[in-house]
Amino acid sequence: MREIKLDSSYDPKKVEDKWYDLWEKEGLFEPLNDPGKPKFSMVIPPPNVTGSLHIGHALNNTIQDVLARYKRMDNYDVLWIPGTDHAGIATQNVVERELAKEGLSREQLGRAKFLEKVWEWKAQYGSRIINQLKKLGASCSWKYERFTMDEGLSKAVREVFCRLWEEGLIYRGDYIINWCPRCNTALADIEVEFEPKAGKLWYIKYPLEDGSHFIVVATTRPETMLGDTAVAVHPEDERYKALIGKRVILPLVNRAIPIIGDLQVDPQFGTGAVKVTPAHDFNDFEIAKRHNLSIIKVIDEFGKMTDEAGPYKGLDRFVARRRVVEDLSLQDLILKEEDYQIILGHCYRCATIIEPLLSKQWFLKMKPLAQPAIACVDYGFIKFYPESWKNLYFDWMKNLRDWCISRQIWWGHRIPVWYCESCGEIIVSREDEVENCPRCQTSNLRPDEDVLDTWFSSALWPFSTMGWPEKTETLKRFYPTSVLVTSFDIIFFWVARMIMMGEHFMGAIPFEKVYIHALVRDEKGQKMSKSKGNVIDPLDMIDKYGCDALRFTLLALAAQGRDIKLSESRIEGYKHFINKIWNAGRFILMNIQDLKEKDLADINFDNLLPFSKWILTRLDQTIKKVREKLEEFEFDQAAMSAYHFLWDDLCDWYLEISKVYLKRDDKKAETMALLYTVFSETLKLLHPFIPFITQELWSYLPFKKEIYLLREIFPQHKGLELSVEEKFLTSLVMEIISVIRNIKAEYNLSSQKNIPIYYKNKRVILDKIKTEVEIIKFLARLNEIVFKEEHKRELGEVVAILSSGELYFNLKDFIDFEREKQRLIKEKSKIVDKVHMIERKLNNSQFLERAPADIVDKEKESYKELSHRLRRIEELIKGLEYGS
RNA sequence: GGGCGGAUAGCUCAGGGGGAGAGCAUCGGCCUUACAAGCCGGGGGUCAGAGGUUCGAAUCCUCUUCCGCCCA
Repeated sequence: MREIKLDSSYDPKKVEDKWYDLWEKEGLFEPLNDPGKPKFSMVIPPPNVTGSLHIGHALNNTIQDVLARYKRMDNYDVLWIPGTDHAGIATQNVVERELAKEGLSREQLGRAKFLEKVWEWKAQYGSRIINQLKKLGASCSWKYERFTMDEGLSKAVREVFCRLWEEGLIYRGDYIINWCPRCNTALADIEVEFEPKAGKLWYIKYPLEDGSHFIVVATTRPETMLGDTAVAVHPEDERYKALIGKRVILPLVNRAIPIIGDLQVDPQFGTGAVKVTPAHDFNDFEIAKRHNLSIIKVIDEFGKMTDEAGPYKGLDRFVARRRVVEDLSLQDLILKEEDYQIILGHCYRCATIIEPLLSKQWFLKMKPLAQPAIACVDYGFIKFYPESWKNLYFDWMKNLRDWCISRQIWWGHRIPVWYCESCGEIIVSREDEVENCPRCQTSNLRPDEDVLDTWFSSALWPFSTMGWPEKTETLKRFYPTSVLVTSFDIIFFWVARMIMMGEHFMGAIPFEKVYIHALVRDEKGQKMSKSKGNVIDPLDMIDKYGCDALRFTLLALAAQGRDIKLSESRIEGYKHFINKIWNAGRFILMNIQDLKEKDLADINFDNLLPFSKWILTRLDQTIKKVREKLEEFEFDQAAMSAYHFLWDDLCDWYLEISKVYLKRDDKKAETMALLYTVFSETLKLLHPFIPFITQELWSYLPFKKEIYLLREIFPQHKGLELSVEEKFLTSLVMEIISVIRNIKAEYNLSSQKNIPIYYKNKRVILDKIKTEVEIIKFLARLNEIVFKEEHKRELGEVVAILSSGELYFNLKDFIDFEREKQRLIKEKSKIVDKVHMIERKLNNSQFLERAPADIVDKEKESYKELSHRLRRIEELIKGLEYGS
């Protein structure tokens, strides 16, 4: 006999770190590279190297971990590549803020010193998020861990840049781009976040050159007028048609600029005439290109006015705006000023108002890359889950502008370009350093100062992490990856770009499936943010409730296509579930101490006790459902179906029933074997969701072949079914128990075990269920229940009509006739409603004709049963009235 | 302005043509030797509104209202 001693409640703190260390040491998370097994691979969405784990990461990685563990147990060779991202702007900002505390700026330090500081920072904090992922139980293949600025990945970045250049897909040029005056860098279009703000619309009078009158333009940004090079109107606008070709004198600067006609002008906006500032507005830049206008830059990279702004030179752009308005007013050139809602672009990293700016930048042509990337989703080679996200993907892919990939920051992959100061040659090279100009041979070279957009390297992640451009075994075996798990807010930033780069450089999709999960919000549905103070820190939650409770909560709430509103009380609720598992395990372990290994082999489904068979079929159905739901990425349903099996079927019914079975000497061994089997299978089934508690309980199980649950085989669905008779028997017994509990509760007799109770039915049925009478007595808390073929109802007896047979409760010592009458009347009215509804259907000839036969039969069947029940209840009520 | 999603019990949400569900909360009763983080039982909903399709609509279609999000 084995002695088992477990605490009466589960303590995650004693368990989690211990097992994680062992798992990792044992190398359980590393791929086997066994060609005999099918492969399953994923790459982690790399978190910011200096970041810390937030609840979104927790959800994202819990989901990946469920998949990784499930697939490993299901005989797949699994590679889950972890890693971190250097997050150029974000990381640089953090380090700059730290330096500022010491009164230092990066310019003061210089580029080399500054980068040293960032690497120091990375060394200090880079392992934090990795350790936090381990706390979460993430079973990443740590030997494959990568960082976007690793040597290998940097090489991949350079290779990609050079090839794209050679293919003519990368170019450099003067274009208008989004500029963050605080980060001092260009941003890509999607790195700008738009938000409406209260502003003003100024109507400014521009005098015509001939002095005859004014043309009035409306603008929200008067300071940019200093850089105006035209006034534009719609060519068909009757108000202005005649003015096209004439010139106006730009106030304050006294420059003559043309009035042009352009279809892009909206005649409904303002006065229908707009100023054109090509250097500081995207639309105006397009207009200028069409009309060959000159371009005058009046705002510089720091948001200050340039030399071109004359007297306003050196002023901040917002100060200049006030000054310009004041000066125009003095000259009586402001016609009016209106309140107006402007939509302002903000830097997605620091929220500073973006300045559209003319600038020399590097761009990647998108159209040629986008086409194959659209096609592979269109043809279904890549599938989105939920599918509707592919529409968003298509929308974006079909309206792509070229991608501005250069950033004027220091932390990142340097653009591999040198400029020859002697002959002007542009040298793009895979080498670390270039000494001489290949054209003029001088060594007068100047390297490009810029770095690449962080997302440029992220786009290569699925293959750069596997060793590309080398032709590695990893690539050969594990590319393309099986699934990408991410959230919708980076479909543009990351998912789309990985598809483009994967198609272009690997000639193959980077992943077969994209599972887009929800965004985690707070309980009021707001995005969590530090400034709002509504963040739920996953590490606090793990500390408080245990990792498994947090994971299970996230999974249970992870319904597709919906945001998750998370509150701490939900986590607390699922902690109870974790504890329930613990106690189920405790009960089972305590009760199988005498189990012998050979009894396990003796289990034969056909010969088992009815409820043992029943629990095996329930388990079997649950296995089927969990597998199906995992394959469809419906984690909430997979988790909930396991939850209900464990709590409702196993704990509430079978464990209680087993207490009866275990008392039968001839059935004890069989029942112990059953408890063992059901519980060990349940642990396997639950392991991917809640790895720690399942592993801990597993460790106490005797006879196991594997110490580590992760090495076990994930349960297989066998298609077990009860016969019609067994189904009838088990559900009748359960119904009898429920009805007895119900009546007892209703008369406040729950603790009363000596109520005379009779069950009346046909002999054949009584014979069938009499073997289960001990179960009924134990679960309904009765000392005795009498089975009868005939029963003449006595005064003071309460009757319940079951789906088969009737139950009589002799309550004459407890009964309250009025109360019993009320109970029956209530029950009658419920049944009457149902009967009426079915009658309406069955009296409808259309229904009988057109509805499918099985539906009609079902309705007829329940009509029969319900009307029988109704007649009996009416009799009972009558009897009660007579009796009283 | 365009697009997507949502409105179901007090709260949070599943479901998705054929008897309105779960968890939490609430109420009543139980310390039944796995678990009071538990057990047993109860109450509670014109499935946002209007119209349509159908024998039958919470479910499909149209419109309306309100709420999110994305894009311009």
